[in-house]
Amino acid sequence: MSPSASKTDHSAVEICETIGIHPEIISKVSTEMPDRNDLLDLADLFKLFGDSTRIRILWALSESEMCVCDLCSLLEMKQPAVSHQLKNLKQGRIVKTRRDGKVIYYSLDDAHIRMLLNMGMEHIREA
Amino acid sequence: MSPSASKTDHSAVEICETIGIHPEIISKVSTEMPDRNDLLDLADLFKLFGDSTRIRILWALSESEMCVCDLCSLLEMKQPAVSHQLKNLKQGRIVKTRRDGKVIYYSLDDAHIRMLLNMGMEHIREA
DNA sequence: TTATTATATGTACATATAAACATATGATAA
DNA sequence: TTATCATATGTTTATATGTACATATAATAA
Repeated sequence: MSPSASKTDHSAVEICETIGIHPEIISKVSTEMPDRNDLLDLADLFKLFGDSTRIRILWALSESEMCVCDLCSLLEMKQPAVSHQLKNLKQGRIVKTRRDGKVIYYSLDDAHIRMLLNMGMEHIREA
Repeated sequence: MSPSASKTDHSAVEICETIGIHPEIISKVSTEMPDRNDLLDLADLFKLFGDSTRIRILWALSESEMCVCDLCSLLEMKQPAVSHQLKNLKQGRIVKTRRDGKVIYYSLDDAHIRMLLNMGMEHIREA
């Protein structure tokens, strides 16, 4: 693949403030960008991963489904704090629930979530 | 740290506020949780993905390396705003840079980043 | 040197948000 | 019914953070 980086088309190279240095790259990338709404949703998804409490919850749930009580005990956090985060995670379709009497069990929504966790951890742990 | 309850020891099932409903699950998951610092780092990584400006930058860079000017033009944003976010992304080892004279080209740090973007988008786009 | 251009940075402000606290809801058993 | 337990939900407060603005730095050319 030759990305036609320097095609010596200096007539197209304008100043930075208006249209950028490489208009051909800009227009090519522009056509390949997802819809703005998809990118917003994607940012919202990752935002839910971007908090240490929620990450700990998610990692715990990647090991086993758990009820709110168990998560409170594991994370040594107050129940309302855990419930608030679980609500956020559920609204973002990152976790799902199953009810058994008074107890509500939380688990990861699908396989993507576990893969995201693992891939992120891989990145963290490499040099 | 020494819960001898391992089988169906219902005498170990206490009320929620103190030790949780399922102590055997808690202790098992507890031993499999990564170090607290790793989870903090992981949350910080995802936090960087959790903003629509940065997500747009990252997606653009997944298509092609780009200079700051080009990103400003593509995203229709002011240069200081873009530079601030690029600084965050670089500190988080999500992007890397290459200098050519006055121009600094940004690109994704490694393959993990692109995979995270793609997997997140897959999750967004499924029912 | 000075001028120009590309990028970086310091600061201020406005918004977003996580946790603490109190309280409400829903399910079950007596 | 009432009592109890597991979970959810308001509300407040303190902190985090994204952007705008002004300015600084770095590389190149004249």
